[in-house]
Amino acid sequence: MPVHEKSETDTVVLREPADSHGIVAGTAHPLDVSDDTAAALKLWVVLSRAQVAVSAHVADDVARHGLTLTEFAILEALYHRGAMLLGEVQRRILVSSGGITFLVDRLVAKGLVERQECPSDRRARYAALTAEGEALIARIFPQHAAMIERVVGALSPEEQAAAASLLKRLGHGAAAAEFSSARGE
Amino acid sequence: MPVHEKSETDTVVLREPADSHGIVAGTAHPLDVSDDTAAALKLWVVLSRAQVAVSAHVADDVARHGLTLTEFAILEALYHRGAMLLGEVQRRILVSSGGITFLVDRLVAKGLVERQECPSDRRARYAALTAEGEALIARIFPQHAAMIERVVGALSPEEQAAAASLLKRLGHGAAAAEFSSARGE
DNA sequence: TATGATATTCTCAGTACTAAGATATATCGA
DNA sequence: TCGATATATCTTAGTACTGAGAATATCATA
Repeated sequence: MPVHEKSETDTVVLREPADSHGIVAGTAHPLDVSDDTAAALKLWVVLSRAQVAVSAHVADDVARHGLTLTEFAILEALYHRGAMLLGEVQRRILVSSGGITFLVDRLVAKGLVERQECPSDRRARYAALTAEGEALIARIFPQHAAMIERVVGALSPEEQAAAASLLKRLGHGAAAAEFSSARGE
Repeated sequence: MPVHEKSETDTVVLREPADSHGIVAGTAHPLDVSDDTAAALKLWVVLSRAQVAVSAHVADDVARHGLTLTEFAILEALYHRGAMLLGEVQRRILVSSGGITFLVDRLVAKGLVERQECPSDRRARYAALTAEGEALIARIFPQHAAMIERVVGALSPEEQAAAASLLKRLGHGAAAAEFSSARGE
């Protein structure tokens, strides 16, 4: 692929197909931004749509076992890594501190997880799978993985690896970026 | 990059760095799946993390103007495409039918959007920007686009385009895939 | 014109969180 | 030792939705 010659002043007008309903109020304000800005906006849109489309399948799959996406994420993390402090689980699955308390409470009520004291820090608690929780995740994980493989199958494994590599850098970059609200923009 | 020679029976064991807390319950069940399955799982994880990281910035940005992410998405769609039927907006921003009613109600209450009758179908309503809504979105869109460009800046514009292309196919494939719960798996 | 199937929006109850603050514990410097 | 600050979890109130179903209108076909 030839290297794309950039120009700071290039602009592009993105248009979408006309309203098939026949009653078009008109494309009021066509997107009139630089190529680079258009690429960034496009990436944000397709990133969100892809995530929603895939997560709909994952949520549907785990719901068949009476679990939400985040509950399953906790069980999977504990299964593959062993017992973890609540704060570690929280950072790993990206929920608020109140959220992790609520979620672990729910998993405890279901008999899948238990809290354990931390000997070196009395503020902290471990979350650990119960025998029942471990049996459940061991039973459903293989078909769960197969489902994800099927759902992302529009890309070849090599393309999946390439996409993952780009997304990893994208995610790390975004996580490290300063928030607009902290920059007085 | 050389082409990766695949083998159906290859397996990989993914390990993460040991618990820095010093109290490791042990990596209970290392991920022991085929290369292809590992690639799919990895893609799902980094896709979710990247989406969360970017959307945190976008939500933070629009919150400074008193808007949620979905409210902003509606305003932006109406600004760039003109008035749309509620169902069109719903499909575009991917919320439930109850959600779009609720969201448009809220935007109407804020004075940014108004409902208009559809002359050819008396069941349907248009959502259209008010003058105030149009002024707001025209004012904040440029800096919003600049923020997104900054947040996804870990990838070059060419990489952004490559990622967008892969994600578009991924999203379409996932949206077209049959749900597990409909397949009796 | 009936009739059934479909489409569009809306209502309402419920769910899965988030945000801010409270409590208890730990750490560190003076 | 004491105070200040930081950390880990939990509590509570609120928010942004989803999902199921109702009400209404349209369309296709006999």
